Amino acid sequence: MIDGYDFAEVEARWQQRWAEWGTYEVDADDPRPPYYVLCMYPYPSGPAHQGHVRNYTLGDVLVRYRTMQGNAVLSPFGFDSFGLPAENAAIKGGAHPREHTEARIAELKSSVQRLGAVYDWRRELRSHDPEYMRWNQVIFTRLLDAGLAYRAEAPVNWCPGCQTVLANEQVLADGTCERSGDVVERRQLEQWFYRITRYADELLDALDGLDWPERVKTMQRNWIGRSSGARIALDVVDESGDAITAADGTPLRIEVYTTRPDTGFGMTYVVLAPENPLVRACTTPEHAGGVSELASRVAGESEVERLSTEGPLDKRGAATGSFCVNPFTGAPVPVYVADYVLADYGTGAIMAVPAEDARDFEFARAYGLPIVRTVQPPEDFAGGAYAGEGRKINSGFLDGLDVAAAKERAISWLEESGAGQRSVQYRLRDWLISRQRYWGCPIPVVYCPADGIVAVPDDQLPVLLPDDVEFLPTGESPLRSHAGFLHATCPRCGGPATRETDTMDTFVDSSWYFLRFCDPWDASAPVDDAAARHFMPVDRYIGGITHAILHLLYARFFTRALGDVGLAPTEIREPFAQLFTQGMIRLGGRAMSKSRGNVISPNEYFASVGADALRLYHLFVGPPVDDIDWTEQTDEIIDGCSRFLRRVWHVATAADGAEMADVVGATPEDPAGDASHATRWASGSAPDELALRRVTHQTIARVTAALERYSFNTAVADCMKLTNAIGAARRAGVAAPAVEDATDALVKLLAPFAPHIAAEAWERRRGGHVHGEPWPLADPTLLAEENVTMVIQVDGKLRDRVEVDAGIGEDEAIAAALSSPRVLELLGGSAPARVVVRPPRLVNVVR
RNA sequence: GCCCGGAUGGCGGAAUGGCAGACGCGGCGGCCUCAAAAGCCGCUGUCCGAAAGGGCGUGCGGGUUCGAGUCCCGCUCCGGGCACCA
Repeated sequence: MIDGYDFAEVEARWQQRWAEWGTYEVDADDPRPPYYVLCMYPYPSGPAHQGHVRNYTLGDVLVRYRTMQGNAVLSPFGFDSFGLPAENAAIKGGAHPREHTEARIAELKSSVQRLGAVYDWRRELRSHDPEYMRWNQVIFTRLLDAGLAYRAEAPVNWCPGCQTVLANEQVLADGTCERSGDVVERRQLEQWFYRITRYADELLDALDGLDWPERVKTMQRNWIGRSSGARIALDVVDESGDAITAADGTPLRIEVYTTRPDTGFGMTYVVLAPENPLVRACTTPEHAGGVSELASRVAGESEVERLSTEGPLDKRGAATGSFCVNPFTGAPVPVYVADYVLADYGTGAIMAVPAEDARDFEFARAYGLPIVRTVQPPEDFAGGAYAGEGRKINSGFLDGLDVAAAKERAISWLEESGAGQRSVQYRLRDWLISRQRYWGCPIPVVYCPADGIVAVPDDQLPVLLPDDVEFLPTGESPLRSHAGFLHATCPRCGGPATRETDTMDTFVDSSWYFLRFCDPWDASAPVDDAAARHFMPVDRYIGGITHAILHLLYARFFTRALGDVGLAPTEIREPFAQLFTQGMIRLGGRAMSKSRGNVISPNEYFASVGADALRLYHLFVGPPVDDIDWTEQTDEIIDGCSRFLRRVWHVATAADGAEMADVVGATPEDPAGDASHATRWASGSAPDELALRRVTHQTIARVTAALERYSFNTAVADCMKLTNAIGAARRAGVAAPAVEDATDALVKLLAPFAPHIAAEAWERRRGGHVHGEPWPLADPTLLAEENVTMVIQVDGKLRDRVEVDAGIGEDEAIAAALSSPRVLELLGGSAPARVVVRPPRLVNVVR
């Protein structure tokens, strides 16, 4: 309760009304133009913390603003409800993951509703709902049919803490698990993949057209990592130069990938990754010991150890005893095995050019291999590998060319001679989606001794999770030890079969929920084409930058893949037209999060100052892209927001000027308030009716522009200024119509930010629902000032100001400046050397 | 190492190349009160000055310009991303 405004009662009442009235329920046949605002659906970790409050406040501002602008705004909400923490809770013996999750959902939903954020709750989705699982599984089977899902053995990331494999995207740069922080191991395992690499080019190229933060686009570009160069097939020979043949009798060849085919003349050795299958055939008996020793050591190393640049290089490679013919020079060069070459990039083998590659240079020095420069370094070059521009040398037919031209010439030569061809490579790997965990969507296939991998037919979907499983972290899915789940019948032959017991990565769930929101009732398909065409793409997608690669890349892939397999409109390629990444909230220097245990609950603020004041704090404290720190000062700022709302309430509910004096700025000696102070809000001009109208319409224009560019902090600041101006105008006795119009505008402008108090104030003032009112339009004739303060500078320094007509001409402005006593004094009788005039803002007199 | 961001009062932050510090927090003073709280009114970058006024001032050093927080060049520090990807 603040001064007659019972925020607890008012907020509860309006939240109930918005729900009952279905104000923010929108259908595809709504005649208003559609607009889709979406906050990334949350993992249900319990009651909301301030990070949630910030996220949903930002989204809610846009939902309410666009609605007042006349759009039918689709504003759905859901829960990313599968995932590890729930299962870990079950292992600890607390509760079944489903119960645990549903209790957390109830808590989070309740705090989101208490915030006054409005959603079309009819569309609520939860990843673990059987219907959602069904469609997730249908999508899997269609991707399987299309070759976009496949099972393969590959070197994969294994997290010992989570007891499951992970996608590349879930391993941090330091080689640890993004979830548990454990050091991730490499294992060679057969797993399920989604073929995201098929879309590598499109995912990369389409980034250019997206209205997304540049840093997110850059991160995705780096992640996809396209490079272009050539593949070259090298003949393998023994030390006397005779061809070595493979097991099948054909000549043995090593294929290498290089981005620098122009440096071919400098290739002085070749390196195979230890896991490259050609290692065995290339290794001579004398060298078998060294090679296998290296291979076994590398196999036992974690990714972190392997990527480490510490330690002596001579322990990290081994000669195989065989040679390759350099196709450029015709000379044999030795073949090595070394751990600095990765098996799963390019061809798993490289041509080493120590003069132009730093890693090759170090390795060559450690092993005493020759170094032949093929690019002339600049004169001041310090030595070592030179990867820069320059003229080709020691390179036969390439000599004299620059690097780019030589690269093209070399590729042409390779293609003509049949030794190689142009090639493009990506850093992006296919998305490993299987997880050896319980609390996820089962992968809907069975393994039949007769028919092999068989997808579960649609009429047997969804494959649901049995509830009676033992939660033991064994490294295998708990489903494997559930006989009823494991044993199945082959849908094709009817014989006994075993069910796949791995579940899908939870990022699969979040890769298409935004499409499902368009019509979550559709019982015939995961995505309703017409509804998706109507609402997609998401106009404003709001979330944290932590998802810059993972979720946002997967969702872009999924949207394309679903279109291409006929499960969504093919023309919808990009799911999120505009992305806004909000800053995180830090407490004690670290991101506020449940897992770190440093969360501040909004509940105490709901009780002490109300949802509106807390929302206002989050909007006002700084630009929404920036991180903010929760500090000792925070409570004081929140109190300041609460005080501001109280002033708004007084201004909006006071009946008339005389009565206003009781609430704002009145003293016994000065019952109308001190009018002289009112000059603050309209520099120099008297607080008259016209001035108040000008301030009102300037505020409308400024707040509207600010909303369009996410400058919510300045929008709130402008509302505060308008509130101060209305108070001052009342004290100065400005006529009621201008004051009432200004107050009406203020209440409407505040409606997206502080929806409850705005709704209550509007209902009392005008009746009806402020959020159903059209957004106020600024009157252009009132935006221009009549009189402005013109700045007079001498030599660029501010020396005087004069009030002038806004339409003042150049000559008049100069005359006004030159008649200023301050200017005359500084000129000391001499004429100015020059006068720069920018009416009506400024005159600069140059001496 | 490479690529992005950023640096403005005591604090959070404002400023299409044109009055630096909007708005708010904190602080100081005043009104109201027996008093306090709340509220309201004002002041609040810094130095010199009684004042008028002036000097200095947006991380550092240069430059462009009549004029630079803003543009350019070179640094420092902080934050983030990438980094045996051939």
